[in-house]
Amino acid sequence: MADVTGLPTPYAEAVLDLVERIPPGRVMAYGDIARALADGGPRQVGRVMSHWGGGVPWHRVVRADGRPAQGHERAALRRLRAEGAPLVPDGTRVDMGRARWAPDERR
DNA sequence: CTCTTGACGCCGG
DNA sequence: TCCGGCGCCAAGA
Repeated sequence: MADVTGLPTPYAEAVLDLVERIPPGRVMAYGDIARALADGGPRQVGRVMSHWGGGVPWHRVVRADGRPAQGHERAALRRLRAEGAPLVPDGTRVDMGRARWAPDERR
């Protein structure tokens, strides 16, 4: 059971729905998601993920510089590597140039 | 109502 | 790389 703090707002539903569409090995930054939805901002997306992100591929949502969500770097990098996401040589962050995904690519 | 927080982003030093 | 500052904006105290 995913613990729910209050009920997901329509905005949260939109964010989670989009995150579920991110293909394996690809990622989106918090700000990318806000722009794709044309609503809210990176901080709002981050809040949604912190409250209800447990049921979606949260590891595919990273910071603009390619570093995984604060507090989940380890688990995220392990999952990303496992699904073949392009990482920079040192393996500490995602290669945004190659991994960044956009809804209009539709995969 | 104000003040603080935060799974952020960008620029500068 | 680390650190600080500012912008952003909703939620909680």
